[in-house]
Amino acid sequence: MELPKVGSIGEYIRQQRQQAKISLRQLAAQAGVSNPYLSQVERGLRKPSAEILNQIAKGLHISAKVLYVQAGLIEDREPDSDVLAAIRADVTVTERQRQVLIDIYESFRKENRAGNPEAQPSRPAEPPTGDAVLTENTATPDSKEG
Amino acid sequence: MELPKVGSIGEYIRQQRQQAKISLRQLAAQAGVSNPYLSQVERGLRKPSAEILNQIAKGLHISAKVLYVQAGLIEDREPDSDVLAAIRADVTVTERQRQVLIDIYESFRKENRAGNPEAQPSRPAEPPTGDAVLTENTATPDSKEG
DNA sequence: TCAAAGTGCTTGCAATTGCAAACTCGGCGG
DNA sequence: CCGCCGAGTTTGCAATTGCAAGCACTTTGA
Repeated sequence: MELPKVGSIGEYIRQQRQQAKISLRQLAAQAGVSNPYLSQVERGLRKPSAEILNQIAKGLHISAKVLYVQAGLIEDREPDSDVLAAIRADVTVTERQRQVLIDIYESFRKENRAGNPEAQPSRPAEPPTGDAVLTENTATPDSKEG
Repeated sequence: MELPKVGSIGEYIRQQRQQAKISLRQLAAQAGVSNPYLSQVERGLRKPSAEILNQIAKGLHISAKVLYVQAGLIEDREPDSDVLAAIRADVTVTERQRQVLIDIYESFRKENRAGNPEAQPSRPAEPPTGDAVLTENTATPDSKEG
């Protein structure tokens, strides 16, 4: 999925609507907002609140967060700092388990920094795959949310 | 961190401010919003936009997302998906290391799910410990969110 | 004690948001 | 041709948001 520059929330909404092949009035009805207002939002004449974005997202059947990112309300998370933050925020594991995970993660990273970065214990095909997966995640805003 | 019920964004902001031991005017200055307005927000007389929440979060040195969650703008993501997604996306560890982390993480969670709800929050050594800490998690409102 | 400083709140106002009524345009069928 | 319908836009308005000036009360320091 292509992500246009943050700030063009109206363009993005129109783009998504057109991809979904529905009219402005249909989306407005599905989103529960007035169609004139939606028209204005799409053309950048009005700046919708987060709640309206939420409604529009529902009408488009997409995640509201995508629209928040587009509107600049939240940031697209950096994948690499996510592991530590995610572990720390995870409440389905215990504090000690979190620490264990963090320790292991950190030692892995230290290992990789000290050792050959090229030394991949796994199959030679792995690194490219890893990269590809990263690209995938980059393209999926949802997976970035923390 | 205690999370009061979603909807009481004003209470939450006041709570965070008081925990930080700063006056309403100080926070307002740090956040770049007017202090009367902040006062009204705290008392629930006004409903701040996402941008104002962003500014307030900066003033409080907390994540804006926390405030969005409190304000009901976004949902609290399942922590488990964050950790898994983060690990998968992490390029600073090898594929094998990623799998190890995921396996450990999953076994921890399985442990915690299957564990006794009985309170035994003590020794940090073995799976029984995990059970004990599950009780801890149960007592944490965070685990109920999302 | 008193004055100054700090704290949080009240009030009025300009700008913005979201809506409803109405409008214009294009396509289609009688 | 005309009328109808669906599409998107224009316009005016009420409600809301965020601010600045000012107020009332409390705390602090001489």
